[in-house]
Amino acid sequence: MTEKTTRKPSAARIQQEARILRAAEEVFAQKGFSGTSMDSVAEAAGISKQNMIYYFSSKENLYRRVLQNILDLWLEKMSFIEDSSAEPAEMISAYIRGKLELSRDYPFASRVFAHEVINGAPILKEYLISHLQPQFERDTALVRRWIEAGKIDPIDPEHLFFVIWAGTQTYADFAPQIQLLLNKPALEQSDFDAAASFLTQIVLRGIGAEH
Amino acid sequence: MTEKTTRKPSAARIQQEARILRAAEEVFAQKGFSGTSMDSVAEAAGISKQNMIYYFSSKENLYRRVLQNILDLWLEKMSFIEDSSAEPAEMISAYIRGKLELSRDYPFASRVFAHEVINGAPILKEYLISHLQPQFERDTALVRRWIEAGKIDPIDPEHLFFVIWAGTQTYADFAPQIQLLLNKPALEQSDFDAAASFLTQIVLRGIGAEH
DNA sequence: TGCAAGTTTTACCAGCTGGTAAAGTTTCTT
DNA sequence: AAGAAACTTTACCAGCTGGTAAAACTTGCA
Repeated sequence: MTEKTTRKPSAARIQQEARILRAAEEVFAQKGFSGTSMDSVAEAAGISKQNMIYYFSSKENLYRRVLQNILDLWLEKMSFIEDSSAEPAEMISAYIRGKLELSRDYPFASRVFAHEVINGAPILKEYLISHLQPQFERDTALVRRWIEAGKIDPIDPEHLFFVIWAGTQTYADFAPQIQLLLNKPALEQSDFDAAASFLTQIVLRGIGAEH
Repeated sequence: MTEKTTRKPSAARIQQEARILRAAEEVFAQKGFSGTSMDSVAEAAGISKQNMIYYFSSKENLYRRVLQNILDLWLEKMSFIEDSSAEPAEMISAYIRGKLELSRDYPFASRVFAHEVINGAPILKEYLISHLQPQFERDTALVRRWIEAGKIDPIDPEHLFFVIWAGTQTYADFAPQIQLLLNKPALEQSDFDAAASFLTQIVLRGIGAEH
């Protein structure tokens, strides 16, 4: 039974698509959706615009794929649950460290996401509802169990996550401002380490999770 | 001695300019600089594009003015110093409350600023260096004095501000995501109150500033 | 080898972009 | 009332936008 609609994509095609997606992520991160032209993405990928359109038939199509890659990556790496037997302190510090590593290693992805959400998440909305929301509810439920078990103080689980997200994402999204105020041409590993230890300390002490 | 270059701007002109600036702020917040067309701003302001160009001769011009208004407002309201005799706990909680009020009352301004910084602050850079940086250095210096006086634990003053900024700004910039996860059509006063008390508690306990 | 599928290039376009030029209209001042 | 200054409208445009159509080239495989 040979398939007609869906052929196996060749290795070359996969490689070319990945190349385009990487370029698109960078340009979208810097200019947002409306500010990004197909031409500029193609140039960044080193191919002609028309050839790129062969791989991604429309701009919105391309943008969707970029967003989906980002969210897949994040949700995969940011599962709070997994080892739910671990103690709050180590789980939270691992979570913070993990999110900061994402900001460090995928700053473009973070900015594309930021652009999208600031603009009201017109395209991401469905995906957020179907994928992020359930995970968020599992994670906040776990935090509530911690509270009931007396492992941490009675705090608002939702806002706990909002602050952790904001405090980690800022090192990707607002990097230009932070660099400027730290008088550095770029954020270094030591800055991420300082951010991680500061944030972890603040949060753990703030919710009474130390010791 | 009558002036030729600078005439007194009429009340009508000031009003019209303000009207345009308000509209521009909203559109820039939603679409970013490149994604915003002069036409769409004019439409939002209820006048013709050509007439708007009479008041703001170019798009960049208009954008600069919007940014400047925002920064002026923020720096004016966000001086950490002023009453430097106050105790750390009350100063920090007032600061957090003030910044959250800005997020609540001027969400568009916050988003325009976010767009600009994410894009590398190409236009804001000079202004940040000349206005934000000095204030930042005064504020971090004050925090260092608190540490030396034993009023708070020895923490990293820079990262303290980064976290406070991120944790307050997120309620403007990422409002769509937060609304979605809270299952609310819009953020209410109670949400800002919850955010304020959570953030304040976390930060004050985190740096040992309570009591 | 042949030839079909996959890929790249060339040519093109309608619509929107920021901006100019200038004519027309209203408002202010004397 | 009249003239000037301030304001608004009409007409226009060159360049860029996302996207289409199709010709030309390359590759994998019978």
